[in-house]
Amino acid sequence: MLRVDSIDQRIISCLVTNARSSFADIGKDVGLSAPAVKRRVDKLLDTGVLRGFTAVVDPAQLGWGTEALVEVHCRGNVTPHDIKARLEPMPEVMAAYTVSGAADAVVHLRAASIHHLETALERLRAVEIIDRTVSTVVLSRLLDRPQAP
Amino acid sequence: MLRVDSIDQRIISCLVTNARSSFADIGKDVGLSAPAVKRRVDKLLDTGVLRGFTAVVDPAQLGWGTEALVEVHCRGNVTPHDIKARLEPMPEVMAAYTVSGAADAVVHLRAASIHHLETALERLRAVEIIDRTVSTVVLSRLLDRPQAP
DNA sequence: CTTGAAAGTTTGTCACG
DNA sequence: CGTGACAAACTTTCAAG
Repeated sequence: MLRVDSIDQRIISCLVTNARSSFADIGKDVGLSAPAVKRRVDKLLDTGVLRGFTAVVDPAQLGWGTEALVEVHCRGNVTPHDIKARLEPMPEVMAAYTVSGAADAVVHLRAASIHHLETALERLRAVEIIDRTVSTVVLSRLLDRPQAP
Repeated sequence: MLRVDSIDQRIISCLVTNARSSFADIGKDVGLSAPAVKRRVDKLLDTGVLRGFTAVVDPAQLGWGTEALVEVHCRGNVTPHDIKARLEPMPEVMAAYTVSGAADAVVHLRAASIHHLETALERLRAVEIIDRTVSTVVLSRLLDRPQAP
């Protein structure tokens, strides 16, 4: 396994807060020079601890304001890989998890409208391996943290 | 309301893919000069369409590999604002939504271990306004898209 | 109102100690 | 890991469409 020391964690913290901050600025925060910060960031990207950098957009303002959490129950024995393969082509699928309990998976859907959500659910239910779904529509988003400290 | 044209959408798409790409590179993709791209990005940040830029980290490699989706049932009538205020101080709460159906909210928890998850759940259940919780532990993460196109 | 070009400044990046 | 040097990018200003 690889080592991520406290300086790396502080660098990650800086980049999570603002992915476009300069290496020099990060260096000021963590007490390192800009090249040293860059070397660490490059290594974190290489090792996969950092997967990349992304922009945070307001989904509502782009017209993707409707969300749902959907329990998926499959028929027979299906592998997580099967489920993943079926969900991959659907752009409305934001995230999917295999879970404990009765359901085989939980799918996080995001759509442009209730109508769009409905069609996405129909497409989801049309997948052969899926037996039935239990949908929970998100009414409001109370909290949405970028990620852990 | 504000207008986000197709060029803005392509700029956003570029920044979602890589938040650290240069304005010049984005400009090559969308057919604009670097200053023009910067002006648009600044406006998108101002208007709130773009909320900011963040690093995507692999939670497992930082030792936050245990997740759960928790249905929260409250006692009596509580406002979404109340729930939010109680969840805000908990670092394990990644996201929280008010939802349709029997539950008052769904909370996305992330912890360093099953034990950590257990203590986080205990703290969650200790909140006065919360009556009971129904936990679903995430076994594996099938899909995790940064966001919508 | 938005764009592109040019200016000066800042930042990224590499070699070396 | 830090320093210094060079290249690349950012940011402002200004004139044109």
